Amino acid sequence: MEQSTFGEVNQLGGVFVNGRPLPNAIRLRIIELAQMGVRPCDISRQLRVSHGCVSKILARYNETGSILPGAIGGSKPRVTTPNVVKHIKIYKERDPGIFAWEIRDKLLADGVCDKYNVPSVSSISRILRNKIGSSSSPTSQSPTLDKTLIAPPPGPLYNSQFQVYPYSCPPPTMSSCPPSVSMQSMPSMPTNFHQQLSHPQMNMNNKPQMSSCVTPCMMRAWASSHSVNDILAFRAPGQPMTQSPPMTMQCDAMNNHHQLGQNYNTVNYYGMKQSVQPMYLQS
DNA sequence: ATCGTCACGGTTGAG
DNA sequence: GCCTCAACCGTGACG
Repeated sequence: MEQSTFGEVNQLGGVFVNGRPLPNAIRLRIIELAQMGVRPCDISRQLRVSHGCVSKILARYNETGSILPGAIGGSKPRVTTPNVVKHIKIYKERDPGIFAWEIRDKLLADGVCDKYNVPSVSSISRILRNKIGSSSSPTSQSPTLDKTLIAPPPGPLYNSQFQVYPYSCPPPTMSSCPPSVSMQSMPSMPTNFHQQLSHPQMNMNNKPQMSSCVTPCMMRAWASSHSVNDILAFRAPGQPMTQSPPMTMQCDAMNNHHQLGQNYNTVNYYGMKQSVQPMYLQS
């Protein structure tokens, strides 16, 4: 408990909290140093972060442009919302012999779902079996009619689970994003992000909608708007700044706001007193 | 000496 | 309020 609160010390003498991401300040510093041409092994020693971690963070940055850790915890957003179930039910009633993959196509065609949140064929089959099939009398279920349960796999469509939650995928169009999603609002990002991330679940009783600018992809591979350059300049244009705050202050702000409902929002990431500075500040 | 990878023990949060 | 589960984390070791 105490150990976890105050962190552990790794082989290099750096402090870390097992299971928790490094502070954004250190993550940012890793990227900075790498961009300055410092070798990963030197970054590892300088920041007292394991080289595996440095390697991982750099690799992620190269791949996604994001320095932020992925979304920890939680469940995948539900795709089988009441609205989707309702539509499946309608399709099934209209055509009792409809295949699950046909239902899937119709959900897409009718705009009930998009390619990111359309249920898989197996999910549709399960819905038909559990939620719709159970509502009718057991004897009324004719195996010959219920071809949804015996439909052959329609090829690539069966990959839908991976289409829904790819680790990396083409970035969503940001054109329709409200400015609140931009880095200019980084200090308040968690609120916005959690609203964005929970959007599908929060609208379960309404038409399921995935934000046009925050897709499931972004839940895994964070938006590229968290790039170093953006973070370095996340101050709103025109916002008066008497003196540019030190990088670490900006990052502390990000740390303190990074994830909602966590215990280190008033003290720093490790629950250390604010006087305790990250390693790299000492040298 | 360096770096990519992975098992491990841990945390987190939606359902 | 507790539990489960699947996501994530950084470390440390290996090759």
